[in-house]
Order: sequence, then structure tokens, then C-alpha cells
Amino acid sequence: MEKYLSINEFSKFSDIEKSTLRYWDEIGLFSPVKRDPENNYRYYSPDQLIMVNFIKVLSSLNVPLKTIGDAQGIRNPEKIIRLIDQQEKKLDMEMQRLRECYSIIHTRKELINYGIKVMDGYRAVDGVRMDSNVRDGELVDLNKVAVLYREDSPFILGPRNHFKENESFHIPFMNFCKHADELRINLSFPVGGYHENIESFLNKPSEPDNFISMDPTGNRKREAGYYLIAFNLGYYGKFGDLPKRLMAYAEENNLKLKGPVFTIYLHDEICLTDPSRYLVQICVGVEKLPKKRSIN
Amino acid sequence: MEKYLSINEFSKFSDIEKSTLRYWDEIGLFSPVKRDPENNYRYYSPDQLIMVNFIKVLSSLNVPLKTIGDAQGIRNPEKIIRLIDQQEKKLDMEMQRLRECYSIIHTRKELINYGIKVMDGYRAVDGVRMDSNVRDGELVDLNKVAVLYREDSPFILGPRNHFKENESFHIPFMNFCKHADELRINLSFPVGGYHENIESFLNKPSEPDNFISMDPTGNRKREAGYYLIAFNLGYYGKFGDLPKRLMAYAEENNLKLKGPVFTIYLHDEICLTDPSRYLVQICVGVEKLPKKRSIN
DNA sequence: TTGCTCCTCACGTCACGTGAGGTGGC
DNA sequence: TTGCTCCTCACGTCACGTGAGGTGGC
Repeated sequence: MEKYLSINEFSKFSDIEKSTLRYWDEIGLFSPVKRDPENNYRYYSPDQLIMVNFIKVLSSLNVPLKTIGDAQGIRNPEKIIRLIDQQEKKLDMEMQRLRECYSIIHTRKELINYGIKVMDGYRAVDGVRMDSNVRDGELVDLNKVAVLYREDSPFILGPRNHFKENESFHIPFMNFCKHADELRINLSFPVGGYHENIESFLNKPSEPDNFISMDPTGNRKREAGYYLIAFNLGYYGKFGDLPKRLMAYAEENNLKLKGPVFTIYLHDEICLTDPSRYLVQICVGVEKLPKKRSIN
Repeated sequence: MEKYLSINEFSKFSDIEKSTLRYWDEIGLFSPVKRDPENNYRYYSPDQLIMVNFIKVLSSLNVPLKTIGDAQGIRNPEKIIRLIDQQEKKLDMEMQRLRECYSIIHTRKELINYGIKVMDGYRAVDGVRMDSNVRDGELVDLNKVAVLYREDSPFILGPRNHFKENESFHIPFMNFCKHADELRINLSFPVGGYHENIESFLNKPSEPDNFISMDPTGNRKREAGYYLIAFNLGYYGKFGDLPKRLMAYAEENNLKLKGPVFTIYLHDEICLTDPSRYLVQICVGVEKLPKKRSIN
């Protein structure tokens, strides 16, 4: 009359490993309704599929088996509701966490991909690869300086930096890391440098007035508009002739620069072993559009 | 000149346990740039906060430390992009999985909560608690039969059941579980019974023509409308005098019943230890609304 | 005898966490 | 001497996974 399932059948129907079922039995979390008195075989009833599937969901949510077991001993509806309510809240938090992780690695990816295009000397605008016959756009290339349109870009501004004579940027950077938590800065987002204006940058390129976090949910924005863009290879704070090239281009094209200067590392230690190949992008607003020039 | 961080400082700035940092050092995943030759103290550079934060994100996504280490040895942008692309895909799948888990426990919760209200004899309509002076609604109570409006409710229909003489419902139920995967049925959702019509139910209440899964993304629907609702306590398939009570009420109120009969267990082994207290709800459509009756 | 399913028991694995016992400078 | 930070080494933990060696019925 009664139908029982062997551990193999029960494992298949529930999609739970036999070794897991044996372990759950061993720790007293979930046991078969019957054991063969002769050979000690485990026999499960089909009813048990309901319960084991519920346990499977909870354990897949990383609820400790002890917690599941506690809720299971003497069961009542109120107890189960409390357990589910807790798990719903945890699930909400976990999904929030995963969304942030996604945002972190995605932001990182976009920077790296843009860096790859720069290194390849592709014609690109805002990370969109353009074919060489595209007219509307300008060369984005390691050795070129150019004016490009940029969408707005959120960030979080860190505390004001204070550099002492002959001190490396590490001290202010550590200070930034130290206070990151209070400022709701997640240090896993890419970090950039921020000079208040072009004069500050030209004066001490390797001493940004602040550090910024490239958090897409940031409370500040680099506004959409036209920016003077240039790149350089080298370790943090090593800009070589970049300031000279930047200003030469601005003068030649009669550009007035305005607003803060952003220094963003597209390639850093996360994707490169050799520090001398780190790739930085400088980005500063232009007051008016330059006259249309023909590219040749 | 150079500034180094002790393991304690580095742990605080990065929000990673010291024991974890030592472990990552031990397995060669992430080591301090320097060791004190005297006492073997670990010294980290502030730069390393960038890398360790990236590793932290990946490890929090359950990427095996071996995989992280492999991508870390000789780094290049393309390799990191591949790693990130993989993780983005995994993250999408994981979030999909969590949404389904949420849906599973939430569906379960709603049934259990409704069951609690029925057991408490609350005046309720569709799981919303009503105060006793509410007019528009009817008694939902373990011992009452009532006509209630129900929103539509999706489900997945399992294969047709075949009962043999004297065979328990376990065999068809096992068949349902066996083929669940092919039918894209996740057995963690509550399972219900389905009789094609009221005659089939009255004939063999404990032998549903099909089993159904209460999956909110199901391809079928119990349409919105008025349903005759009743409850009973007892193990699966034990309906007691419920069919009699149901038909007596229908006759008394001159109701025509139409469409399939749904038997849903609001309380089952998941929230009760004692099978005799399992709570089932019967739900069958009514052809026309009964005449307005005064409740007394 | 062979093949199959089941069993128990012991040990391995992954990513740490936890102490015990010791050092080294103020 | 006391307190503090750091070290290594060994063992524990969680939820299994993986054999080794054995049984029992066709």
C-alpha cells in the first residue's frame, strides 16, 4: 500500500545529492521516515519531498542548517512565518549587495575597456568604438589631445587633501581610505584624483586637492559637456610631459579651460603588473567649443 | 619617505579580517609588499588597498580564491575583462535565482498567513484582515462556507493523474515530482490539487485529476471572480464532511458551480508537526452571484 | 561470479576563525 | 613588570564530497 523511495530515487526527484541527504540525516536535520531493519537502507516517503524542497531553498540561501533544524523541531505557523520574514529581509539586503557588486565590476570594466581602445589607437567617443571613416568624433589616442563630448558622470568627493613637503601622495590617500566608511564611500569603486582647477593641476599635478570615488550613485556630477582629454602612461602621479602637451593644445586652439580637473586611471594595478604602464586619463572642461577643424 | 601599513591598519582600512589577510598571504593570493627582516611583521603599502578591495569584491561573490589568483599572476587588461564578463553573467543568474527564492518563500508565507487568519476565525477577504464592523465581506472561518471574490491566481498544471484501485495518492504525486523538471516546475512552490469539475471532486475528493504548482509565473490562471470557499482540517486527501457542507450551502443558496475545483493546503508539514491539523482550502467558481443575504 | 545499490567510516576540501605559546619594543 | 602588537603553528568549523571496504539480492 505505502510507497517508499530509495535514497537514489529521492535524490533524483528532489535534485539533492545523496551525500547531502546522508549528511542531513547524520546531523538530524532531515531523516527518512523508515530504515530497513535488515540492511539499514534509508526509505523516504513521497510526502517528504515537500519538506526537503523547502529545506533546499533555505539552505541555498545560506541559512545555517542549525537554524533550519531549530525551526523544524516543533513546528507552528507563527514560527515559520518569523523564519520567512527574516529571510525576506536578508534576501532584500543580499540583492542590494549584489547590485552594488555588479555596479562595481561594471564600472571597472568600462574604464578598462576604454583604456584598451585608447591603447589600440581606436577612433572612439565615449567608449563607443567608431570605424575609421566616421566623421563626427575625434581621435582618442594615447599621444593625442582632443576635445570630446562627455555625458555626465557621478562621483563622491573625498575630504580635502593636505600634502606636506616631500611627502608622497600615500598619506592623503590613506586618509581618504580611513574616512571612506563615514563618507559612505565603498573603496572597491575606482578612485580618481580631483584638482579644483587647471592652475592647481599645473602647479602640482601629482597632488590632487581631493580624491574621488567613481560611484555611479554618487551625490556629485561631472556635468555633461565638452572636455579636453589626454592620456599618459606611468605610475600614479607621474604625468611626464602631459601638462605641457595639454596647455600647448589649449593655446593652439584658443581654448579656455574651466572647472575641476579629473585624473582617472583607466588601467592600474588591477589589470597590469608593470606600474610604468598604468594608463591615466586627464579630463578638464572647456569654456567654449573650439572652431570646427578638419582632421587630416 | 615611503609609508607602510601594519596588518592592523591595513585590516581596518580595507575592512578585511587580519586572519583573512594572513590566510591570503599563506596561500599566495595576496601578500604584503614588505616583511620586517627582524620580526617578520607584515607591511602593506597604501597602493595595495586598491587591489585588495577588488579581491574582496570577487571573493564576496564566491569566486574561488584559486580563480582570483590565476587572474592575478601576470595581469593584462583582456584577462581581467574576461574575468569580469564571466562574473557579470554569474551575477545575473544569481540575482534571477534569488528572485525565484523570494517568490517561493513569499508565496508560502501568504498561504500560511491566510491559514492563520482562518484558524483565528478572523473576518477576512483575500487575506486582508477586516475588523468585525466591516460590512462588505463575508466570514472566512474554518467552519463556514462562503462565496468570496478572488483575484486571478497563476499556476502550472501537472500531467494528468492515473489512480489505480486502492492506490494511495502517492503514486501520482511521485509521478508529478518525477516529471517536474521537464515541465519547468520548481517543486519548492506550494503544490495543490486540481479537479476538472465539481462532479469529479464529489466523486473522488482525494484523487485530483492533476496536481498544480502555485508558481506566480505559471502559464495558467484561476481567473478573477467569485468562488465558493471552504476549509477543512486533516491529512492530505482527508476532507471529512467538507463535500457535504459545500453542496448543502450551494443548494441552500441556489448556486451553480462551474469550472475546476482547487484544493490548496494552507498549512502542511512545513508549518505543522501534527498531520491531523493540516489545513486545506477548497475553491470552486460560482456561475452567478448569489442574492444578497443579510448576515446574522 | 558479476553487477548493482546501498551501507558506514574515515579522511579531504574550502576559506577561514580561534586559541596557545612566544617575541620585541615602550 | 605590564601591556600591546605582531608572529607561527595547530586545531576547529561548516557543509559537504570522495573514496575504501563491505553487504545483500538477482
